[in-house]
Amino acid sequence: MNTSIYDQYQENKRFVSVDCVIFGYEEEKLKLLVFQRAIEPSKGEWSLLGGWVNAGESSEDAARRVLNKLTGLQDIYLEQVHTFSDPERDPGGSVITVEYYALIKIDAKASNLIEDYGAKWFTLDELPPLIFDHNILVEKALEKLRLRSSYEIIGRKLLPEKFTLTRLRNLYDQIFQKQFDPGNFRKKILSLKVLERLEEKDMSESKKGAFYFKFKPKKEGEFNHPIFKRTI
Amino acid sequence: MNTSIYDQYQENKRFVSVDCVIFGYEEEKLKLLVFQRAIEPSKGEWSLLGGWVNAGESSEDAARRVLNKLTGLQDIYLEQVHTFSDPERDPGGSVITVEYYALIKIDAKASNLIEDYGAKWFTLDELPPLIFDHNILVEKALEKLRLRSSYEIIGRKLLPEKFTLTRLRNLYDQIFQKQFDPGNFRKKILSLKVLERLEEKDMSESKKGAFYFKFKPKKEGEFNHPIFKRTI
DNA sequence: AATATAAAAGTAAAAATTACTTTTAAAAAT
DNA sequence: ATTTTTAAAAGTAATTTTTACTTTTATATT
Repeated sequence: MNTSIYDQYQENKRFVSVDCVIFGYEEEKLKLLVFQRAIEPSKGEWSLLGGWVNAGESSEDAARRVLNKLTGLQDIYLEQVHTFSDPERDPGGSVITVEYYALIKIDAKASNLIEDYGAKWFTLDELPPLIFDHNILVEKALEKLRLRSSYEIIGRKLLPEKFTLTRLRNLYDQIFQKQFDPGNFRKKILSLKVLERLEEKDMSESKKGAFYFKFKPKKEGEFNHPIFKRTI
Repeated sequence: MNTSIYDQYQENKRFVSVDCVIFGYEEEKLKLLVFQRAIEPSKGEWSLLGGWVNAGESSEDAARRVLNKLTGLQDIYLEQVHTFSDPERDPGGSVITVEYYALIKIDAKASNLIEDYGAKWFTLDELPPLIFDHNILVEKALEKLRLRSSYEIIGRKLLPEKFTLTRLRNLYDQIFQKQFDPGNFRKKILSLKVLERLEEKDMSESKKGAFYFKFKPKKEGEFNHPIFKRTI
């Protein structure tokens, strides 16, 4: 146990957890990984992936630890979403939770691990009721993902190495729950110059075939171009 | 002390605090209120307004409590910014802090209370080094304030009841640290239809005089118009 | 060789942004 | 009483971006 000169305030100590909203993209659908909760209360009900923030650990460390244990993956894209601290939010006790969303590539290797945990991928419209305030957390994560997707071309962590523009557009359709115009989407994305066209084509979706693209390497410290435009 | 079925995880309990970045606007300058820290470590150094999150309290409750104690004000605009949890961030012990920014109207009444606390308003460019990671917290709060200001006309909580467009523009100049074009700013703001022009003019700044404006009442659940425009 | 398909390119109108110039209202100076 | 001065307010035109489309293209299939 680490000592602290704040120990006189001991009664202010709180349980602190992390909760992760895990997004994946598979079969043209944005999906969300949820779990059957392992401890009481609400044991067995659907829940986000959570865990305690251990002593000597930051909340982001904790999120990476639980995600790594689940998926075996090392370099997971994480973004902090919000902190929920209503003392009544968890009927089991007063727990502050720091929320993150994670973007992961759904692959067979990770899938095996995931199954061991009784986890399941759901599309947004199939998502079941979750414990506590977790459905609200999902909404918040979606908002944040949309904001992020509006500032840079998201997909590095959701799409395979090479992908077609149609597939990227479908991902955006899924994230924003709307249909982007194919021509305008293409024009916009290519104008940002963050993708590189490969010589190879994907012939599975059309007779003409669609060129594969990949992300150009992200330069150190460089943000992708904003796609939002400030108008003031 | 409230009981919890999580008590077996007692060793996971952490100190949780809030820190508030307090923005005010006075004499055509965006200012920031900082404090001389009252407890060790770093007692006497400049610091954000902070406090413990008490048992039975949410972090937002805690932020409102410390802000109310400081200013006497009740309805302070608060937005959660980020949670910092590096166990090394506070040399006095492992403390997770939930950061908020607050917008307050600088008035004489509040100023008296504020002085009792050894607090001082600084402009952005005069801001002294702060303890721990607090300068980083200020940067984060500014980013969030800029984002917010890009989505709605901020100022309800920073400007007096009636104000000129020149004054609003100056506030935006301060927030974004750039000079907005007077004509284009006026055109843009008025097109959003969130302001109402009063009959009265402010004659102190020009011979022609500038009309006062006030915010139209914010309809329940209604956001102000986005000023950012999504371009994808 | 013709057909079918989605990909890719192209187009033109509308809207928004930007960088300016001109006009205006009223106080102050002449 | 007229002119001057000032920032406010209105106006303008070029440019850029967005939007809603249409046309052309490359290639597998018929």
